[in-house]
Amino acid sequence: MVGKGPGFTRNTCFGRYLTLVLGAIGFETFREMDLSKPRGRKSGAPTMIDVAHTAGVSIATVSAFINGSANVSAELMLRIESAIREIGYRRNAAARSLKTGATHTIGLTVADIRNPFFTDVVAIVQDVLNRAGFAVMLCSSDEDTAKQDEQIRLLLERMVDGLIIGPAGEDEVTRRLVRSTRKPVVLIDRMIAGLGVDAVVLDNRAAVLEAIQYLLGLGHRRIGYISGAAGTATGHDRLEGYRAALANAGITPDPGLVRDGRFREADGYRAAMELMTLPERPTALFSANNLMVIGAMRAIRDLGLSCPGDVSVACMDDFPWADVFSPRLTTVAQPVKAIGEQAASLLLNRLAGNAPPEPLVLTLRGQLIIRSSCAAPTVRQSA
Amino acid sequence: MVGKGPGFTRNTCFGRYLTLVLGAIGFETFREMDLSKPRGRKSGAPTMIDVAHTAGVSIATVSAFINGSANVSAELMLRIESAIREIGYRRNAAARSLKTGATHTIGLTVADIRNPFFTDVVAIVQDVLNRAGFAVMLCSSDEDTAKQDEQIRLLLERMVDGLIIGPAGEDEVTRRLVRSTRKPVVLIDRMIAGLGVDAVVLDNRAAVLEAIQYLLGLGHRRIGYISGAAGTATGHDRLEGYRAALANAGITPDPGLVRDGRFREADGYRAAMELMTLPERPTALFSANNLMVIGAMRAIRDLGLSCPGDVSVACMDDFPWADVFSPRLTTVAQPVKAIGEQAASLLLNRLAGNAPPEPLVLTLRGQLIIRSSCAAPTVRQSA
DNA sequence: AAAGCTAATCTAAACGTTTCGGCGTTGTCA
DNA sequence: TGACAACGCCGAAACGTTTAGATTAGCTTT
Repeated sequence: MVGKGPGFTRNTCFGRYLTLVLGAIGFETFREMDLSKPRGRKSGAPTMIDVAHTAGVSIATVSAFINGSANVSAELMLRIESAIREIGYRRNAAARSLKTGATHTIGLTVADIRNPFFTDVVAIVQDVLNRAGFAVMLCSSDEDTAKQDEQIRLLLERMVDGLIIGPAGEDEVTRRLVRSTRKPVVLIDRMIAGLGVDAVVLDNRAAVLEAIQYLLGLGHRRIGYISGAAGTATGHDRLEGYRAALANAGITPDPGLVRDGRFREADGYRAAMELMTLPERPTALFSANNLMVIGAMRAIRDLGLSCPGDVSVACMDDFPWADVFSPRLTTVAQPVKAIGEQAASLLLNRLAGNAPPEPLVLTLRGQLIIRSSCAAPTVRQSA
Repeated sequence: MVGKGPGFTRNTCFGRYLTLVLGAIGFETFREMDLSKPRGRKSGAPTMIDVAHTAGVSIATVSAFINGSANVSAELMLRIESAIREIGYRRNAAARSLKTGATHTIGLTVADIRNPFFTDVVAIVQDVLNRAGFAVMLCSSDEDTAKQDEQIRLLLERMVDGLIIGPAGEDEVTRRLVRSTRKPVVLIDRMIAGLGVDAVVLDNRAAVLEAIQYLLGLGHRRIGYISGAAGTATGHDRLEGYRAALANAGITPDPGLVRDGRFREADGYRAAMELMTLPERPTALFSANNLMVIGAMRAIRDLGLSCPGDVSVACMDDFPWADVFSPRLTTVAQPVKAIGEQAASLLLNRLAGNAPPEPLVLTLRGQLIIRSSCAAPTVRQSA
């Protein structure tokens, strides 16, 4: 007899069966069980029952084989495997989830899927999670809190095992939704206080502070700020960084130099338009994210202004093309890879149960990347 | 008596119940049923059974109310609704799917989630599908066919009701996977022949042909071409367009001017590097997608060349920032909105059963957007 | 007043898995 | 040689819904 021992390392991931090559095995016993069950119950997909019938074993054995949860003899493994192949069986995840209570699916909502920052994070989260055997359900709330809440509801109803949320914002519904679920939740990018869940965020205040200090160092005194959605921690913290930098330099912040761009390109355009048509316009512009800076650049172009000649520009969030087109934008890069990986493993750890009871909040540092979109302010002739 | 009539339009979407205000209704009958079932079966979430007990009705009635599938009296509606609210019930989608055979979830795989083109399509597909009550499971195959196949398997096992695939490529596994499922499938961006499924694609040949003609019109004769993955229909058709344009102009294509950039930035960089260091270098470069053009621009910059001064550049796929940074790229824009909407409704139609038996293939037109990254070739002094 | 209809509610049988307990067979050890 | 454990396999009971069919009760119709 061959290989009766326990030396079979089998991938627990269903779909890749060990292909046993055991030499001659009696195929005469194959298929001699009653196949009376007509295989046409509901015109549906083949089930484990069909596999069991075809292979002439019990359902329990098929299940044991597929999950590697118990020892199955080499002969039966072979029979079951070819039965599966023959009838094209695929496991029904709904039934499995119903029984086990786990879906091996995690929900992911981000504020805006079109934002390269989120796209990068999504790609990484998806990769890590896929590798761990989880599927990802993605939703983009398009910076709309109501939509976001609806999506969280949708995901929770779909019985996701966990949730990663890059919130558009927070309202009472969001908070209740998150608090009422027992599923692990990880917040990314934007903190929501008092939820008692894990989070991985940027030190937004420090990031913007450093960027504004750089601008101040170049000699700018009137720095326009295009802020992010006011209702978010991220928007708030970044604005704080801006104010703190000015305060450190002994400059009283001019409230007129701050406009809300709601993290979106169109609103960023509007904000920049307003700022750059001020009687005494700013010599530099800082955008609290990458989408708004596109709007800002468009506004600058539409006004016939040049960057950095007429106005210096910098922003939060780097993008792949920032250093190949001009002006080569000065940005604060977020550690997207780390954010995605940390968020995924935080969740995976909670799921595995090896995480401390108290919530973990990871605060990462941004990195100022100086390119050529900022210069010393030019002296204005008038006013 | 109030409102006994059938005038109640109820949203079939679970989660938003009609809040009935019917005046005084006897609450004395409320909760008088036996609540002996201890509500602690498995420490799990509350079930329909719990709701039924709390409201003092049968499970069938709860189900009827939630799904709006049968008439339920106003009084019971009220009782059930507050029971749901009270115990925080949320429907178990796994059980529901097991019974109905539908998950109201669709799977979406794209070749590269970091590509703004796919991002846009994803955003739109997701929006349309969410609106129709479907969740979206997203996977990015990162231009890796094996990964893509694994993901399709994952999605199919998760019992998605349908699949939208933006293929990284095609191999035998892909074809077998798609052919073996009975779920509706819609292909986007890249066609796979002989699958008999719906698809929405661009007229890639025509799109590139037009762009190359534009370049030829400017006087270019040596046009470098950075091609997409050779194994894809899209890559093939675009290259065809390039060749056809040259042929039409009576130019024999120089095979040395075509390099594979595999639709990725890094490979695009390499391809452009090779092309621009040729003894007799091209006066224009066309990139078969948007990611590779970033690599190409980086190569041009690294070589100390200028665009469009030393070399004209154009590419497939537009992006939001293409007209605010310089050089303002000349691109062929794809109708992303239409692609996403058509793909989603094709799928929705199949699911609803009102689609013709034969597969539908929608071919959309691209639009050449002329900006400032192309100019007439400058005469080279040497050779 | 009997019969028939409709509306409202309930009972119970699936759906396709997982998993616990049980039961022969072998093999081991005293 | 008998007791006992280990192994390999199976039967059957969940998991939480949906839904067809049964059962009322209240009306209308003849």
